[in-house]
Amino acid sequence: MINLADNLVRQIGLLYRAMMKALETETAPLGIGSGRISYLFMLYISEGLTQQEMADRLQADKAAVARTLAQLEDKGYVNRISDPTDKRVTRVYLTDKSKALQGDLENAVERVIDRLKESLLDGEPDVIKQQLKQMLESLSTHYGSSPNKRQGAEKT
Amino acid sequence: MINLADNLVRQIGLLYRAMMKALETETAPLGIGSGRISYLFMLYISEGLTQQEMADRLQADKAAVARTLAQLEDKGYVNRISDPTDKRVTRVYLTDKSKALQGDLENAVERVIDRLKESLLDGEPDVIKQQLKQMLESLSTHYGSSPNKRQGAEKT
DNA sequence: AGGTCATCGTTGACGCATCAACTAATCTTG
DNA sequence: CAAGATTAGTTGATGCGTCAACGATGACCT
Repeated sequence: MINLADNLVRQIGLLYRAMMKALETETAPLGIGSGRISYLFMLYISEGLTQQEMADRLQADKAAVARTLAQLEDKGYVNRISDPTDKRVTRVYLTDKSKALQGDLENAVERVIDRLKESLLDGEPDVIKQQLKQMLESLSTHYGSSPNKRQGAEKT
Repeated sequence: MINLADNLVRQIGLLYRAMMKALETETAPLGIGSGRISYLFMLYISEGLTQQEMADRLQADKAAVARTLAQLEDKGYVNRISDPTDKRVTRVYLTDKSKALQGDLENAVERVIDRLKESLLDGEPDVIKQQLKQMLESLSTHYGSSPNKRQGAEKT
């Protein structure tokens, strides 16, 4: 019998929501919603990704990616340019505005990460990160990761 | 400088979404949305809670609680009865339908928890739960937990 | 070349969560 | 008791995420 009030599922849910709120608080002055941060982070790593690539890497629905990027474009944080060699794909680029924000954004996220880590012992954060990754792996294996994603690719 | 692609914040976000999806999959046959499970669990522990008490314990917004319970009532999973001694409060009770579901629901959640744990070593799950709780604590301390919640209560 | 199939992005419908503003009931206090 | 503060619950607007259906484009293949 599981513990109804205090189990892993509940802990993860609570932590997620608290974390999103913390991110929201930290990034509010920057005018970037907490959900959009990861999109910019992705682009800071490799500009010019297609929306599909971004969806894959974020493990997000391509619909969410399309909508989020449309908003970011509206607000001047990214440019979306149709790839000339394949008109189906749209490539996404940073703007001066979003480039200028990188440092502040990283600091904001780092503050949240510091809060997450502060109650832990030295070394634990890395272990936790690893364990979270393993748990994610187990879930992905059993439930499939994403409909968009051709991860496994099966044979044939 | 933080790791843009692979940091705690991202790991937690990914795990949360994968977990919700897993819950959704496991509970789909039961006709209960993954977000509503925790409401029923709360009631399995103590029936007759007020909505405010549920919001406190779930650390959820009371608006979300109100809406979710309204849906659950619509579908016959709970009864909401106005407290005769204080007409402001609504007390929430299980129905035969939801009582009959308890076992199945617990099994469904337990399957997800088992998946989460399966890649971990013996003993690690408890440690992780504890660490998640600590991280949640740190965030709550720094960012406040909930507007509805009078947790700290300050002095005075 | 032409038909079929796959891929990319968009849109609509929806689930779940938050905040802010509101109503109704109760409590406090002069 | 009456005025004002507090508490419980509801509602509306919004953010973020999912899935399903669709149009446009490109790849494949005979």
